[in-house]
Amino acid sequence: MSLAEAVIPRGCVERGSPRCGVCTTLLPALSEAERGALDRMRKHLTIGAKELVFSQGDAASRVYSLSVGVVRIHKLLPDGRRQVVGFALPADFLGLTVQDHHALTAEAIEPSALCAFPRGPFRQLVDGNIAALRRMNAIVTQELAAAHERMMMLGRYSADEKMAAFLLSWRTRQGMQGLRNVPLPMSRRDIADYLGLTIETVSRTFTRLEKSGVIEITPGAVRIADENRAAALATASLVH
Amino acid sequence: MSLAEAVIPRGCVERGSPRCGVCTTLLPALSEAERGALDRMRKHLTIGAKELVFSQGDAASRVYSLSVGVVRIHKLLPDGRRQVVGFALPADFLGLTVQDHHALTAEAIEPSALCAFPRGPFRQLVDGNIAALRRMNAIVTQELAAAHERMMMLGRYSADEKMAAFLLSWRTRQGMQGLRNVPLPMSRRDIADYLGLTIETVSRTFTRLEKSGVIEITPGAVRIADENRAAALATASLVH
DNA sequence: CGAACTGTTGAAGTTCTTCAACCGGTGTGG
DNA sequence: CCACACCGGTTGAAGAACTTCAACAGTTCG
Repeated sequence: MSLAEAVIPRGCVERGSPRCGVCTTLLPALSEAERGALDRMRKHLTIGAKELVFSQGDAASRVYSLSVGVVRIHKLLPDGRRQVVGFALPADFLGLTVQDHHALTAEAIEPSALCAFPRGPFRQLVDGNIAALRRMNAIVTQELAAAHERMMMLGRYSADEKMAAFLLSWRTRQGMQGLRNVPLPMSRRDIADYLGLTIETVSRTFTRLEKSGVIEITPGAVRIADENRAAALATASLVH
Repeated sequence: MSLAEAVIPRGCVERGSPRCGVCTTLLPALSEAERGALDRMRKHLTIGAKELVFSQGDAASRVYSLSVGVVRIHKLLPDGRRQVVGFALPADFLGLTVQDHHALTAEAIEPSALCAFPRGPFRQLVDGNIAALRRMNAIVTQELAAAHERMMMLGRYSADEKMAAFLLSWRTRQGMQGLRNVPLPMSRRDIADYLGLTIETVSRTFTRLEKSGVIEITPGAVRIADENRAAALATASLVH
């Protein structure tokens, strides 16, 4: 199945992929005229694994909406240390910022498809539509709450807890709550940089969790063998 | 000087404290009628150090705007582990959430003064005013970018780097960029829980930095003795 | 004055990292 | 075609950074 065939020819705004962020989030808020405007400014993009959407320091000239694939969002330090800030999934926005330059790098970890909107007109359209603005507000506010959760994870969780919390939250984010098998398209390095660990610690923790019967490791995925113990490790999810 | 005298009698909305978040952020966007409405729904609060504004799990019935003082925002785990998510300063909003319960606890570090707005009417007012909504959007988006910076700090910085970055960013946030003396109203525990360290490590790192001539420790404050070395430690600030 | 609290310091311990080797899969060029 | 390099992942051993446990000093406060 070709990626282009699956998604690109269909207009995201008119009839398109139901998972594009603009469709699910913004379209219901827009008038016919606005949809048309959005449609005309939209460009479809397909990129392969390891290709960049935008890079830390780039002029933030476009806003993106992921329709297919998984995109890693990360920050880099001059000495090469990396912090993965998140993994974008279909329906997520990328490149939203008030700065005129990106503070983050976005790189596809799978072949992906995106809609790209020129920043100025996009902002203008959203800024002019109060319903769209409210939706964007809710999205960013929720992302901020998730970021707070991540701070707890990075600052106070042990390696075991980080890994368990990552697995469960990643599964949830993909809408696979009940399912045992959790596909992991990202590399060990990506997971390590997401959790503030090294690849070796990620690998060791995986095998330790496997030996203790919590998970089963398969190439490209992990099976949650013991839901209860996995959930118990991911402490924070139990709080509220 | 009494706190009440300094702030409370003056209407925040009408002529009030220039540092209240509602004033600096929202008022310019509002009509006379809206200012009046905001004024009528507003309640002034003064609280002492260690008093709570709201608590993790509380119904999110109000939105706050800090006018005086410093408020610690943190998350708690059932076993007592804590992650400080940030320190609110005058002009900051507190309690903004899309959830109906707070996921964070807000506790005053100093005697503080706040404006409290009932959540429903406040949301309604902001949601109905496109200029206000745009401002809120920009604020939350910027906070999200700061959260990303914090993730890097928590996940990839050493203790030295964390401390240096904290000192410099805290100074900047207070608008004291040039000044050598950085007041630290928060406890060592607060700093530790902000940086994902223990109080002992915070203390040891402070004394190590002092012995190496980077800072001078005074009760309730730290003097930046060597700007260059302090900045060099706070690596990430140099990136972009 | 003593209790409680905050902050500092020392010594020992743990967790995670670093360095290094190795394994299997993939791709490439002689 | 096969040798070889390369890449992602795993594992072991040694080391470092940070934590834990413990003691103590200085303040504040009843």
